[in-house]
Amino acid sequence: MSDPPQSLDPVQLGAYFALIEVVGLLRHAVEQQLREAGDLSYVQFQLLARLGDSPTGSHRMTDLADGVVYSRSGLTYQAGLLEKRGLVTRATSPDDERGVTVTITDAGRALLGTVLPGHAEVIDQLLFERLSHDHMRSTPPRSATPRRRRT
Amino acid sequence: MSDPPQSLDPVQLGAYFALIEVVGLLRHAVEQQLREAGDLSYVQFQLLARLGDSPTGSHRMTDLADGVVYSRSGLTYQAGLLEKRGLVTRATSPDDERGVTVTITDAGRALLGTVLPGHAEVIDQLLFERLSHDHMRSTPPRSATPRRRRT
DNA sequence: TATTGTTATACTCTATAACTATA
DNA sequence: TATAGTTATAGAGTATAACAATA
Repeated sequence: MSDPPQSLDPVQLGAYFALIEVVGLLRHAVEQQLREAGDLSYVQFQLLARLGDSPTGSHRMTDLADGVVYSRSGLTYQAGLLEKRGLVTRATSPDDERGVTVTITDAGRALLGTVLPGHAEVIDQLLFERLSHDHMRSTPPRSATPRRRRT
Repeated sequence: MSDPPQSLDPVQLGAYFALIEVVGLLRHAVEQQLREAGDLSYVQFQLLARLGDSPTGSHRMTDLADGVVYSRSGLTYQAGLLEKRGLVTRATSPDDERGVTVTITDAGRALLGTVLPGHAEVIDQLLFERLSHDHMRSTPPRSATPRRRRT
C-alpha cells in the first residue's frame, strides 16, 4: 500500500512544517492573551466558546469532549474548573439520565465577551494580517526571557 | 486602534476555528503515530527533524528552543531525554564556550528514518487527501475509549 | 553587565483504569 | 451488555526562578 519510503514530497513536507510552526506560534500568542485577559487556558476558552456558540448555551459532555479532542476525564477536570469559577453549570440531561448537560452562565458569557476582542485581535494580527515569520517571531515566544531588570 | 468590540468577522472567526480544529485533530493523530512508531513525543520529533534537516546535523540550544517555541529549561529537559536514548549528542560549542551544540547521532537519524514514512503517511491522509471532517473525526480521537473487551 | 544553559521546583494538564448509574 | 460520566492516580510536560560560567 505504501511502497515508497516517503509518501510526501519536500514541498508538502515543507508546507506541513510551516503550518505546524505558524499554528504553534499563533497558539502561543493566543494562550498568553487568554491567560492575561481572563485567566483561561486555551482548552477552557474553547469550551466556553463552543457553549456560547450554541443556541441553547448547552452541550453534553461527550459532545464537548469530541469537539475539543479530549478524553472524558480531562473534560470532567476542565468542566469542574469552569464550574468552580461559576462560568458554567452542570446538570443531568433531561432526556438521558446518564448524560450531563453543561451550560454557560451569564458570567461565562460576560467573560467570553471580555476575552474575545483581544483574542480576535491577536489572531487578526498574526494570522490574517502580517503572516511574515519575522513579525511573529519578534513578538511572542522567545526562549530567552529577559532575565531581570536591573536598577 | 480597535473600536469595534470584535475585529474579526464571522467568516474569519470560522476559518480560524476550523484551522485550529483541523490542526488539533491532525496533531492528535500524528502524536499517536510517533508514539507507537518510535516512542517519541511530538516535541522530540520536532527536535530530531530540525537537527536532521540541518546540513551539519547540529544546532545550538537557543536556536532549537526558538524554533520549537519552547522555554530553554523545557528544551534542556527534552534534549536530556534524547541524549539518554543516544539519539543526540551535546557538546560545548566550539566558537562560544557558553553555548551547547546539539548533534543528531546515527541512531537518531535511523529512528527518524523509521518514523518519517508513517508520519508522512498520516499527514498525507489527513491533511492533503481527505480533509473532510467526518473522516478525521472517525479516525483518531474519540473521547469514548472502547471500554473493555469482554470474552 | 548580558547571554547561554542547567537545575530545582512547583504546577498544570492529560490519560488510564476502576467504578457507579442509566439505557 | 453498552454508554455517560466521575474519581483516583500516576506521569509527562512546562515554566519560573535561582544559579554558574562565559562574552
